[in-house]
Amino acid sequence: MAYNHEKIEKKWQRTWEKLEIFKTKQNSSKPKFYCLDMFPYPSGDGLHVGHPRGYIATDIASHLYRRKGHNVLHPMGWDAFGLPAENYALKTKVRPRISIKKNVKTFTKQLKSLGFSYDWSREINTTDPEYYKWTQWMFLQLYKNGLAYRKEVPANFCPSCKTILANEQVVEGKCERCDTEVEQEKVEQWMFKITNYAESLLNDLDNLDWPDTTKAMQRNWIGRSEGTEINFSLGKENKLKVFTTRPDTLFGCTYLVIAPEHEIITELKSQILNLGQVKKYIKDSKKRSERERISETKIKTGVEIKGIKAINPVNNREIPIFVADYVLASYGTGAIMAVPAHDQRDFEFAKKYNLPIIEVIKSDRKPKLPEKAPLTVTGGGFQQAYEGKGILINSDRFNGLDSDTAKKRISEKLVKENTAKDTVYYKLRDWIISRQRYWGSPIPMVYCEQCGWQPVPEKELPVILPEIRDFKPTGKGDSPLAKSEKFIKAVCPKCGGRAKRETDTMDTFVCSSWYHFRYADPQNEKEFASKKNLKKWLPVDLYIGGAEHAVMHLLYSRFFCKVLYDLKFIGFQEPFLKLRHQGLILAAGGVKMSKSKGNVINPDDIVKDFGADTLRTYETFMGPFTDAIAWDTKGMIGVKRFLDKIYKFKSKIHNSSNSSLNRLVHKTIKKVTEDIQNFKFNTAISQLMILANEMDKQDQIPKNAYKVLLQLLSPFAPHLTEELWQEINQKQEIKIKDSIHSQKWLKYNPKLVLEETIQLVVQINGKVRDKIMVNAEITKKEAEDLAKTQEKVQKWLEGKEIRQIIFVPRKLINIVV
RNA sequence: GCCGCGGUGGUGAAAUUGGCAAACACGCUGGGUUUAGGACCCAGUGGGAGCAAUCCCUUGAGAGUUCGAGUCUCUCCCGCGGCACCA
Repeated sequence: MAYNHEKIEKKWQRTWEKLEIFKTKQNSSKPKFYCLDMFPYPSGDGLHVGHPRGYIATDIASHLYRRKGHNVLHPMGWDAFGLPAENYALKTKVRPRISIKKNVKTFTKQLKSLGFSYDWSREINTTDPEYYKWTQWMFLQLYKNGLAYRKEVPANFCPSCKTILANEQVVEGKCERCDTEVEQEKVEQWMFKITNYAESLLNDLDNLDWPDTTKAMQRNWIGRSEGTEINFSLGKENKLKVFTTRPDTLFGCTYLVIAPEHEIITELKSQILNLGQVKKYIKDSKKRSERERISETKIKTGVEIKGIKAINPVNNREIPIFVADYVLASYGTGAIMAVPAHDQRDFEFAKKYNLPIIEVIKSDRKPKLPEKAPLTVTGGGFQQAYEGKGILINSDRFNGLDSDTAKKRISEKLVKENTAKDTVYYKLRDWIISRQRYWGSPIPMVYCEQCGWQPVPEKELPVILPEIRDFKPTGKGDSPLAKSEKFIKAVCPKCGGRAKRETDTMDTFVCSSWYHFRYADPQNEKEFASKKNLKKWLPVDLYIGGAEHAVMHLLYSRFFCKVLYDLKFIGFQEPFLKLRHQGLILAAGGVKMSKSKGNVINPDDIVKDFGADTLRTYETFMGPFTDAIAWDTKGMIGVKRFLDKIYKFKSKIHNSSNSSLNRLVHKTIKKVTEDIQNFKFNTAISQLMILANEMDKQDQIPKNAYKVLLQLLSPFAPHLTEELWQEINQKQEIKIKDSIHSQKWLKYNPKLVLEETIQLVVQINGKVRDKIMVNAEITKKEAEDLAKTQEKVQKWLEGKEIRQIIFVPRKLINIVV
């Protein structure tokens, strides 16, 4: 018979809340464990079955560590700024503050219905002025230390909506609202100098217990590359600096290419003979860039800058200079040395414009496939550049050297001659944090005609986000806030004169870059968190959330942490010591759950029909925690049967201690404890099922074994196990210490984990031929003798000579004949 | 193209890290029970041969190392995720 999950679950949720059993103890000498979920955006759709997968994992970990004697911080909050609320307001006229409030209420109710052990007294919301006051304060710290600055950068502009769009609002090169093709427009934006931290963001990854994939993504994103900056003389005084990772190919450099934005075009415009043509190309490429990026065909175009030549420093040859948009202004020096024989892009460009191709590297490996038509100085039948390493040719006195040695020698020579310098470049760009949106934290800056940009004094924070009615863009690329006269009007903090407030708001990722600090001290009015509390709780010991944040949130938070460390607010350089990503939960058939497909599973329905315990246990049992997995209601019924089975056991409990289950019980304690710590929840449940199946076979279940089963299952199914636990104990009034969730975590007896008698596998030449029951401590000699007496073994040994015997204690004996 | 992850029954998966492949669960088949069930109980369930004992084959493909490979090495194929004109 099924148990009444609705009644049981509500009852215990109320009791736990009344007892404040999961409230974090501030004054405790126990070691701390900070167990954190990535806080959700409270969307209008409510909780999705995918959300709890991660929350269940942190909840199980929190239960385990609490009961292993740790003081656990396990909080929840809301990342509630962001575009959806603003779009919703545009559509329905419901103000973001109102819709978000409603959504938070729904989310809270849903989370509470799952029985999570959060300390709700520490709940935070990024849209509360008490919270974003400190987001603004963070901005000011960055500004004061030269890490926040304003700069003109290209941004996405929709000519129809007349507004700047965030990257997320650009779908396949078009505006998500009106489908108009987006243009690149240069606009002044606030930026964070994350590039200052490229080196430590990269190096410190090594010591983090994070998924390799995530670390690899961050390394990739930061994109460190070592190379040489080489100065090419342009005759007279002028020089052009290029960056290359392949100085060994310098003899093969037959032209230079600069990005359209390169400043040398303006600097030397008087010398350029075809200035009109060059300017036209630059103008066209601006239009091209966005569309070209989308269309896969990357046709290389460019224009020679006539009237200026460069000198290749290794051989003093005069080479032409081109402007082409396949060279990016934002990477390296915005200029490259083109080596068409050994770079595919340069090769394509050279072919198109009929430029010389000089082969300088010969592959030193034998080709796997028949060799392609060889490269020649004159060009000809070959199709591809050879981009690998090899032996130098056509390189004067460097001929015969291998690429690596040549790299060093050539760069050494140039460094000595003062025409080059070894450097490191990163792909990482500074972080644009300005958003032309309403629903975000205001940027605490004012602009004074006399004094320029001035920070709002700290004591005037927060700059309150005003309530407005009209969320339509202004048409000038400003945030909707620009229409609020009252908001804009400000006093210059420096001269006291009239000033204008910044109307852009901050990227929501700024709000979520420091929230984990706030949980340590959520009500503090004087600091973002006190030094004492930061020291007590941070860094986060276990952090769980989606892999989609691998580079954005997780990189930004690391950046903030390093800044706050350098500014001496905190004493550690990494915010999240251990990180795991939950896998996606897909709809039946392995497709994404989506409203439009109508295949979304609502957790409320599952809780109502099967119970929170079933949902929690099923989501851990359905497969490996980090794998994407399809929802299967049938599979969940199996878990429900398992819980029902345990409920039924209560009629079979017996006081006498039957020891037949003893070894299995201890094995289960070991397996479940280790599995939880290793995020192998699915096999922890399997083991509990094995124990339950074994108990099911018994006529009477010893009380002690039953209590172990309940305790081990309690982090997964907290309500049912509490109910059954209290039925055994039959206390009139329940105190915190009586709860199953307050019981000390069980220890296993190492002696009882190993079986006394085991099945020894007998192999002949590696093939299993027999299995014999033996004492676990059997020696090699004994096992050999015993094996040889077996009929089946004898059959296989007949007339053969034994060459070798391999014995693995407790496992097998392999006779090689 | 580059980086990363993965490929095991009808399905989700497990395999003590080199030692019995398929635990646990779903589904299915047969039987029991029930007015009925998303109910419960029992038995079976990778493929092939055989009445059976038993034997052979099997972890994307192929090779290699080893007494022994799902696990390690190499080559290739396929799928997923991220980045992508980064010099």
